Amino acid sequence: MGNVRVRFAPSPTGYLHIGGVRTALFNWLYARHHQGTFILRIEDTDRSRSTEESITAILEGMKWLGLDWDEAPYRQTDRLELYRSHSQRLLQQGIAYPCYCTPEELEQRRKEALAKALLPRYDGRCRELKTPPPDRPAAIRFKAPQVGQTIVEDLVKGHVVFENNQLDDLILLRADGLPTYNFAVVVDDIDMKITHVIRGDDHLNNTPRQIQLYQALGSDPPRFAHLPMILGPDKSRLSKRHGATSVEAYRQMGYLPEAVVNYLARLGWSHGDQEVFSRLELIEKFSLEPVGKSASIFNPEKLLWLNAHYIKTAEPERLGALLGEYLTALKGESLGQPLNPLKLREVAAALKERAKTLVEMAEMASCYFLRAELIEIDQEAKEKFLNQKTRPILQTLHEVFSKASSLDQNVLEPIFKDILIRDGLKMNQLAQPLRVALTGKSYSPGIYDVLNLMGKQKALEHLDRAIREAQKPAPPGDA
RNA sequence: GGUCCCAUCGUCUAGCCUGGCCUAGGACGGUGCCCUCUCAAGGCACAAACACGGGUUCGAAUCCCGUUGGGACCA
Repeated sequence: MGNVRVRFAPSPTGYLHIGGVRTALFNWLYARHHQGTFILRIEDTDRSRSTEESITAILEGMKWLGLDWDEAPYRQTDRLELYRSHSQRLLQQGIAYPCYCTPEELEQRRKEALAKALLPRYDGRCRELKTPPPDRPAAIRFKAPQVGQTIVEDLVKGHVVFENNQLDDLILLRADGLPTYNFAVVVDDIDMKITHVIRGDDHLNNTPRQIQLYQALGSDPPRFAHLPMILGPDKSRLSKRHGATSVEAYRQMGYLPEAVVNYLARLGWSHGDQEVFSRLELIEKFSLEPVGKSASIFNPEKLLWLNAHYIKTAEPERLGALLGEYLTALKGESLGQPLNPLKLREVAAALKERAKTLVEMAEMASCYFLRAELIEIDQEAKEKFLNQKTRPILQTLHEVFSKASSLDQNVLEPIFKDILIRDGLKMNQLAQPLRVALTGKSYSPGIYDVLNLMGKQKALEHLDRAIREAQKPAPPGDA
């Protein structure tokens, strides 16, 4: 049962895509569940589209998500000799043949076939070439079986039958010496002793050709598992126009890696009614049998819910450190002195119930760290709670606070009570103006928590400013 | 166009293989109520689906055929 070897094989032609991460995750979980080996292989033979930045982005994304690999990333461009020697071998065995048709000729014939409404397949004209070869470089083409069937026994899709007469002779090695996708994949998977190929079902149609290549190369094919695609809300393949699709974007928006992992694991896979899984639980419970066959639509709101859940339950130390990072990213220059880790932790603990992302948390946290003048006051909140009517309350509070020994709840509670009775106010008539004065927003943690976190000096500073704002007449015109 | 795949609430899904326990369960989102110094969180409740048509069967979401719709690959 051991010896499971799986791989994730991205093309480095862009950032690490959410769909790619799901494939990577399922491979990783399968490997970890079976105590197998997870291999990362960079499929960079398309040199015009592959970039180093993209490779870096992929590796960084994998690390952030905790999808660690067991064998150093392989790169196909380091392995060209291997593809060459295998194709030569097939050539010598008569399983492949040189093809002298140029890409232009092939394109021309394809167009003609399309025009006559015929299948745009290779016509096999170089298969039994008798005339001496033209004086130009040859591609190497596979002599595919023309009768019978090739059957894929897929772990997800089941028994899938392909008629061999539908499959034409595919190119193994181009005239420039670079392997084609299908050939390189098979050579690598054989060489790396891959036991299970877990990939998107957009590759299901490639699979019969690949199985034929395994047979030609004298190897048993691995088990295949084709995962359904992830679609956008319009049911087309998830892409940039549907919004953020790179892991890096989610990181920047303040998502936790475990939320992304949990969300993606539940997309196409399930374990009864369970929604929340720790990393260890996923490893323990993951298997291919419950993987569904149908495509799923990416639902950002559920991901957001999971993110909120993981923020709520995160370790305070970690949350404080993360809050520091996002605060710095957001307000860097205005922060002044270095952030106090202890205070970050306390603020994070107070905000974790209501921040759905770390960016939201950083925004809500800024009033505890920045100078009062730098805090933007929500316009609507200001009109409602910082005006001529509420100004006396704010002034009373300013007076009271400056005389108070501390702003702890047990000190403040009786004082607030007296004010409420004396002025005939309800708690929210006191708390709301104060809240807006302190945080610039009409929502925040409990008012005693805010005061406690902010401290006397900063609270007075915010109140000063709020009183000044409350004196200003409402801006004319638009409202 | 050809080939292949897929089809349960708006969305993710359980159930389907091994028909009856399904007046179809859970979750996100939505709505309402409770809690409450605000917003959240939390608690409770409600609305919401077996694509359609034929079979098979005493009985079908579950098995079979077809239709429709969607997707992927060939590009």
